[in-house]
Amino acid sequence: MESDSTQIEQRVQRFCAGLRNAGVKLTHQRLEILRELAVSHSHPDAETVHRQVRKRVPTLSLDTVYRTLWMLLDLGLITTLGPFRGRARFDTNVQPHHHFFCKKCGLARDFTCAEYDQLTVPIAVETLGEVDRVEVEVWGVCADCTGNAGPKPG
Amino acid sequence: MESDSTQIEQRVQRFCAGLRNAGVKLTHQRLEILRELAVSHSHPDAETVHRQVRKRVPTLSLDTVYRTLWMLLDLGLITTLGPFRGRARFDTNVQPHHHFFCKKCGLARDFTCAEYDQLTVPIAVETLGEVDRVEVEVWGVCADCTGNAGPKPG
DNA sequence: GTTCATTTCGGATATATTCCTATCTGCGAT
DNA sequence: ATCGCAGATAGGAATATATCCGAAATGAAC
Repeated sequence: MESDSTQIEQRVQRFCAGLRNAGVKLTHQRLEILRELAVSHSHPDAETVHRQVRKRVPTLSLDTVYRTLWMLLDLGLITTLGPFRGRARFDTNVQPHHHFFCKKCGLARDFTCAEYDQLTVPIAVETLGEVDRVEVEVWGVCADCTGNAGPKPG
Repeated sequence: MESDSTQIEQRVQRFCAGLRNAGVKLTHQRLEILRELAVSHSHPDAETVHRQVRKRVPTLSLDTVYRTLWMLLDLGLITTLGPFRGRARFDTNVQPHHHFFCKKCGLARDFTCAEYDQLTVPIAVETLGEVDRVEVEVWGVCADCTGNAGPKPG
């Protein structure tokens, strides 16, 4: 739909502004990496981003993908899923949202939920450090992995 | 405290029963790996488990640690944090609980919260697949990383 | 005691990430 | 428009991480 591509362009614009603001150069490679992330709904890892963007920019090196992704993360223009740097998966959506994960295939999907957005943090947790954000992870098995035989009876 | 070591022994007992039940042998190495996980509150990765257990079992091979951890995961005796197999971090706590992560150093801490345990899943998410469990991630910066100058005034 | 799953060990392999350096380029100054 | 340079890239090598393999030794369970 149109609103979708509009939203993507908005994200790209925000990216460009963020890069300029940080004083880093807006290169063709960076823009294409950004764009790939913005259109993807599957939280790709670095390898996947590289593979996809190469279709449009055949000379793109994997190194550039890694450098760009970590830089964007440092600038706060993207986030990662999970606490690990190794095999991280990236997310252009910096607004509050939550995730569904398939424990079999690793599929990740975003969703929003007003109730979840309003969760507060227990006192005990506040003593651990400064809290930034609260996110809900829903774990299960995706439709494809359950044997995708349509809506199951029982 | 006493309740702590009691709880650990309970977990170890549960492990032993689980192994027996699955028909696999209860070896010294497996027991020590289990025990290390049970006492740890930091969700170690395989490498860390190996390093720690080696202090007590110097001949322990890394290979055995990996085999054991994935086996325990398959048996449902432990869980992992995040959807990734590579560099996974492990958790002996299979009861409902939630996590605090430090986005700087990767520190992970468990906590429990009755309110979070009762969260239900939006309809839209149920269409994605079969839901297993809901977990809350609290992200922030831990006390050590904020500059650990004791409890901050403001 | 016997049996057989398991462990060790070294090395092979696969994957993931970062480093190195010659070359290239965005962009501010001219 | 074009120049110059700091910063960026490509490509491949180097490193780190994770996993697998096979042969021989070990030890848990009966």
